[in-house]
Amino acid sequence: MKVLVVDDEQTILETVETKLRREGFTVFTAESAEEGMRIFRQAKPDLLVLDVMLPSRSGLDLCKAIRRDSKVPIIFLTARASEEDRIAGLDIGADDYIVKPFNLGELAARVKAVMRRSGIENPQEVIECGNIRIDPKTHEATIDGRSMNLSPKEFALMYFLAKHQGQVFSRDTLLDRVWGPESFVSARTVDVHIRWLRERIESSASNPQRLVTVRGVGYKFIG
Amino acid sequence: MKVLVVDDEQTILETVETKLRREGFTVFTAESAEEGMRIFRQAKPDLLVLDVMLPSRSGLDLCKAIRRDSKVPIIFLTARASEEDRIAGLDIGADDYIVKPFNLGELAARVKAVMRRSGIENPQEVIECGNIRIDPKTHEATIDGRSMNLSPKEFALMYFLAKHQGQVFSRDTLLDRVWGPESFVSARTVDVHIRWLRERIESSASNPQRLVTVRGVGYKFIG
DNA sequence: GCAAGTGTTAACGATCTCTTAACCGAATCT
DNA sequence: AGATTCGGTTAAGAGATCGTTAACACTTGC
Repeated sequence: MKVLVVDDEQTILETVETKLRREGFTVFTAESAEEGMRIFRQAKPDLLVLDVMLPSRSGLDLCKAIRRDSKVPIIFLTARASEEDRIAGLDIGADDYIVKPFNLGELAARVKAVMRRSGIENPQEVIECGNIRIDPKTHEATIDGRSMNLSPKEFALMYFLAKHQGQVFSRDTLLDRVWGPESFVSARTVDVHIRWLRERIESSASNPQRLVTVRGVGYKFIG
Repeated sequence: MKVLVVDDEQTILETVETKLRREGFTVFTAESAEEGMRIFRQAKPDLLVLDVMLPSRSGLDLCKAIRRDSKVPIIFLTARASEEDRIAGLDIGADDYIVKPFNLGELAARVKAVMRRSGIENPQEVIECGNIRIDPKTHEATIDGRSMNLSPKEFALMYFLAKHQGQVFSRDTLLDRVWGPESFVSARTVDVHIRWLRERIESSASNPQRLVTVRGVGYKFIG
């Protein structure tokens, strides 16, 4: 889930970024409206956090510009608690409003709340391939109807591979997409998790049929 | 799903009515507290949208009067963002709060959110799963026919989990949807309430069968 | 005002999970 | 064949998460 934060104060930018990353979001930052617009187009974030007061072009302008193309949810930050700001923001189509200085936990909570309201939650599809079934809603992975009892990482990895069955992923790619772009983890860690997954879904450990190694490249799951 | 909107400004009344109708609600409108009370009794709406400032009798008074008879969810509209209003409203038993002028989409979203939180999607539905029965009308939860003697929060949490049985919810989501979006409570608070619920419905405390922990994610109830 | 009940938080320990490093064998390259 | 790279496996320690309890503030009803 990608969030773009636009604010001209570096310290705010950094603390917000850290907090949101810690909450599991992929965070992009920009220090001006122009930069924000550019990154918005490139990164296609799922939610925006905009400072109302920006040096050249105001956050409200940026909001207007973005609203022409997109219905992405927007949360405003403002130093003043003035009514005009609030009014202008909500009129333009902001989804929420936070007055600086704000509590970081509150910001994170609002980001999540807005996402939930806007119905952007992860599409939570059930994945079935052969005798394996993975339901992210109940967070249950079963093989032949029996629970696989996966740990969080195992579940995430299994879900990702099953969702893109057949496709090969390098260890680095898996780290990026399953562990998250923030994680600084040795690539060999993936091997260990693959091993644990094989223990659950492969009948013959020495000859994997479904979690297949592609030597020199990575791993893939065959449904 | 019926919504009653009470506001003395006709323009607001009309735009809100149009929007909510478009969203699939059956809308009733009133321009004064007295009229609102009358229509409330007749139409029995599932949710109220009340302006705080009304000519003769204030929206807060109307809210109080209605609260004596009913637990219908109420969303307040106010021109001022003052804290006192907010506090007064939430004290009386409002479910949410919107500052005028507001974004119509936001209003619709909040109406839906409040309905979801209040569990009104299927108004006052009795939930039964296995030997557990939860009746929100009488506010009674029984297991094997014996009352579980739940506190208010315990009841709300139990009801929510039972209503969405099988589905996993993070602590944050539970806080948002059971405690409400305005509450800033430590996530670990959920643990304690889960523990208390387990005391009532689990035979073996060390090995929960129904209120299951999904490590790294949250909790779910298995019916 | 007092007592009982309720909700929240902090702390600690127990448990589970993740990561790393090391070693070994298998595959690949020269 | 020998060297080298790559992947499999294991175990141990670090780290995160969860369960549980107790203390406290707060509310409610008597």
